[in-house]
Amino acid sequence: MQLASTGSGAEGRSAGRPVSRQVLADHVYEELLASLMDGRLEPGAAVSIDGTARELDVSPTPVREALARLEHTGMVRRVALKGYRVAPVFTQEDFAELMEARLAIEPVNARLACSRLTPGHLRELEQAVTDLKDAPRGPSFAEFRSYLEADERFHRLIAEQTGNQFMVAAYAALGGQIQRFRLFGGVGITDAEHAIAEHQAVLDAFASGDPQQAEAAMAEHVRKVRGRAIADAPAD
Amino acid sequence: MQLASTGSGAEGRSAGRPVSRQVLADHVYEELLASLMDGRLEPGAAVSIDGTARELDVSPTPVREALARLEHTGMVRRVALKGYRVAPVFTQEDFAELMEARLAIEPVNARLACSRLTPGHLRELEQAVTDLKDAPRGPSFAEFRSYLEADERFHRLIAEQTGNQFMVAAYAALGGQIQRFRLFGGVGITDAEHAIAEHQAVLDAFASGDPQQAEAAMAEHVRKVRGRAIADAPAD
DNA sequence: CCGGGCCAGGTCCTATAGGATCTGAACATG
DNA sequence: CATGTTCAGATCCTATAGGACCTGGCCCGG
Repeated sequence: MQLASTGSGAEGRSAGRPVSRQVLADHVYEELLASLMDGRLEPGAAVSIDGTARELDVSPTPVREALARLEHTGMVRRVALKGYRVAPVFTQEDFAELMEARLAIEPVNARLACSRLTPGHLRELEQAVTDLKDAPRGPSFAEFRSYLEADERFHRLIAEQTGNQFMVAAYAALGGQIQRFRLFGGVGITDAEHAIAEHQAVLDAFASGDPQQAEAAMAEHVRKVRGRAIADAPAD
Repeated sequence: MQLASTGSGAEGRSAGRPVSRQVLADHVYEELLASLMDGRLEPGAAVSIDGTARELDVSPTPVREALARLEHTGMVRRVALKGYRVAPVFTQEDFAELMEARLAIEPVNARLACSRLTPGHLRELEQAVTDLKDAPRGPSFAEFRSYLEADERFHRLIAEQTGNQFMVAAYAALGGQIQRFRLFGGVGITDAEHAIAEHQAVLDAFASGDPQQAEAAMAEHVRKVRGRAIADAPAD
């Protein structure tokens, strides 16, 4: 059938051969991840191996491999001989634990990233904050999707800019969960004005080049997000 | 061939049916993990899917799934269309990054775990420190294997005792790397006396029930491990 | 009316087949 | 001698087949 579908190597440096060919399992992984991030797959829904394979027009083998990788991100859970399910909705307790973890990791990331900041990094962060301000904030998901994307990008960029592979891994272990909470926790869009101001404060600290200040600004941001979410008190 | 029939395990199972059947991919995963932890697979060595399948007398499909899960632990790396390799040896830079990450995560774990400590938890930690003291510390790997196991267990228990699933995940993202470093970094056994004393100090802080002190003791331990390793200056 | 057996469809899991690709060595050529 | 070519084996990757298990609907006897 459509064996070596090729089609992916548009990114090659020069013509000829793409340096790294796309494998089907990678494509399936990205497709599933996008579905999860976009909220197309609801919490608790079953993710059938065979069904996903039919839907993407591939065999179950690459789907199985992609799901095995996804399980480690915490966005899907697997029960032996029963299959995979999208992780269930956050409880308030889950949320408190997640914020505790973010508070341990993200301020450190901010300090490390700030201490080795480059002009290029700073521009990327500025772009993220600009996108955050410009993003539409309507009631439907499609409307604030770009807002959530810019928010996630800001935090991820800081993690990557630490240059520390382990801090990136630690943040990645949380990143998917953060996104999941943003989608289903019921908050995240009502506090846009406050959140934007706090992001701006973090950015200012970066611009000033003071790692301690960056760490403090990030800690304050995470604490305030937690505070606002608790105040909103999602009915659960 | 030997489908779900008998023959394969050779483990005389008691009777009836196990409530949760073992899936082959899980068995392969554990087998590979043990090989990696024990150092039977050297850094940089290729881990062939077909070869592993032949060796364990299973088909390549479960091996592929197990390796996909292992990749996320950082202990093996995958290159599309080229296969899996055991992660290479730590450089001094890798080590510095790992210690930075541990310094961000483990003291927080100690504080959280101490603040909700139970007598049962304390006993488990005491047992780990006791095992650490009693473990043989010979030159060959087989001799200090139990030492490394007790060391890893101590830190992992603290992560689990936080009761915070995300801190456990963050630590797990580092745990395999810590183990890898202990095996191949050239240090970890020469500083046993110091390390044991520091573990004892952490344990004492837990016994006193002071989370701040526990956090400080853990931070000091990690810093000193880093300091001793740098002093040893592995030739690299 | 209601509960238990039976069957069909779906799913998971493993094995196997075969195409596509990489690797390394033998070999030819300037 | 150095360099490029060819080829065989190993390996990766995907598709497919089939056994085992679970689920839900249907039928039948009490």
